[in-house]
Amino acid sequence: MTLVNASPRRKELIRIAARLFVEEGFDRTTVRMLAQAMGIKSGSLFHHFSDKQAILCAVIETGMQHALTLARSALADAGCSPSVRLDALARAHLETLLTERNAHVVALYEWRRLDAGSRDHLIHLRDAYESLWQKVVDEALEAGLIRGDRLLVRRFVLGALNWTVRWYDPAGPRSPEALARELIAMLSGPAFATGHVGRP
Amino acid sequence: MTLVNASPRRKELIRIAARLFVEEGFDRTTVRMLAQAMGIKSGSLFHHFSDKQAILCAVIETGMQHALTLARSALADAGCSPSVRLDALARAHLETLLTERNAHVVALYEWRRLDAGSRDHLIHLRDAYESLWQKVVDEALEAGLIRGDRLLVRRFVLGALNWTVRWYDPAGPRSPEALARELIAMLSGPAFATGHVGRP
DNA sequence: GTAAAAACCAAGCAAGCGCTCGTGTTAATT
DNA sequence: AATTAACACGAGCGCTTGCTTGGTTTTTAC
Repeated sequence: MTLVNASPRRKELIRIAARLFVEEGFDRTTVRMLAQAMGIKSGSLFHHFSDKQAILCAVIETGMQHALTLARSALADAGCSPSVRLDALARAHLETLLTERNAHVVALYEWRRLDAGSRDHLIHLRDAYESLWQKVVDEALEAGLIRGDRLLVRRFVLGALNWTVRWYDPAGPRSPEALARELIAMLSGPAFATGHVGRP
Repeated sequence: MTLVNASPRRKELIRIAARLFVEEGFDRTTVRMLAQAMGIKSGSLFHHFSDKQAILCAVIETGMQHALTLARSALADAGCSPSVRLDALARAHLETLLTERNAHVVALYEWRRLDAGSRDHLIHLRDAYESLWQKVVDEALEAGLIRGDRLLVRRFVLGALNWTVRWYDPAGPRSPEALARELIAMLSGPAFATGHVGRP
């Protein structure tokens, strides 16, 4: 049900759909608009997706898989220092938020439009991602790097990071890496704070 | 254009609309659904609002006015200690997020569905609110209470707070006041952290 | 008590919606 | 060369949408 038909063509269609869903919102994006942007007629759309909801589900799944893959690989490369791991995870989060921006924005804003079935399926991916974060946050707490309630820290940090899609300008003066570093510096003791703020 | 016709009847209609917009989303909420929930027929709706968009605008404005009023009164009562002011503002933010939850959720998720005119109008309210925050954040930075880039601090903190609408359960063990205190404790030095976490 | 104003209703229009279906048209497999 | 599967098309069905209209009831103001 998940990765059936991951052809390049289908991936491209999902990318296009993600863009339109962001620009117009899911409900205002008609199957005719989707089809036109894909260079086909509306009827042909339903050879690739069973219905409109399935496109939404595919878009969101793309973003979540990307986030998971990136986070896992970042952690694998990060060694075992809690502060490095936390920094790496925040960087990975901002990176996927940026490179798969459309998919993540759709996940954020159109989650409620998913039917129950799709939601159940995607919720497992979200849980896996959040427990990845929880583990790293727990390590940082145990190391005395930050302080606070473990659940609360995770939620506040992920909230602050996710909110960046509403204001972050990739063309601005700040790289995603610097952004991640500054957020963690805010939470940590002065030991973590470096003067390094601008782009290299 | 703003506060014309702030009759109790109209206020009630706006409350009902806010609830439906949260439950179903703006686009999926039909004028017939709105009318039924209000106890009238769909045609009569357009004696109160010029069109569907105007209802959305009214809902969002309600929430923003509430937030502004609450924040201003909280600051007026807070004296001039930066830490008290920051705490008061965070508490006020969570309080309006809770008591006008529907309106704020709509503002969060359906902002993009506003037409250009409404958006221009509401953007001024948002700017006023954010500059209120910016001032208090600046005071806290100057007092050495927290550290980081002034714009970034404001955005991260407001992001973390706004994100609470996605997970906070008012029936849970944590009061909004405790939540605000814990967030600020995360950002501040140990001087600010108190052991006080649970409900009184 | 009456006139003006505000609120409401029943009916329906034009447009747009998601989706289906029967029929080509390729492109790969045998 | 024949078969099959994948992809695309055009037409359109059945339904819902936001909103209008002309006329009636209720409330308000003097």
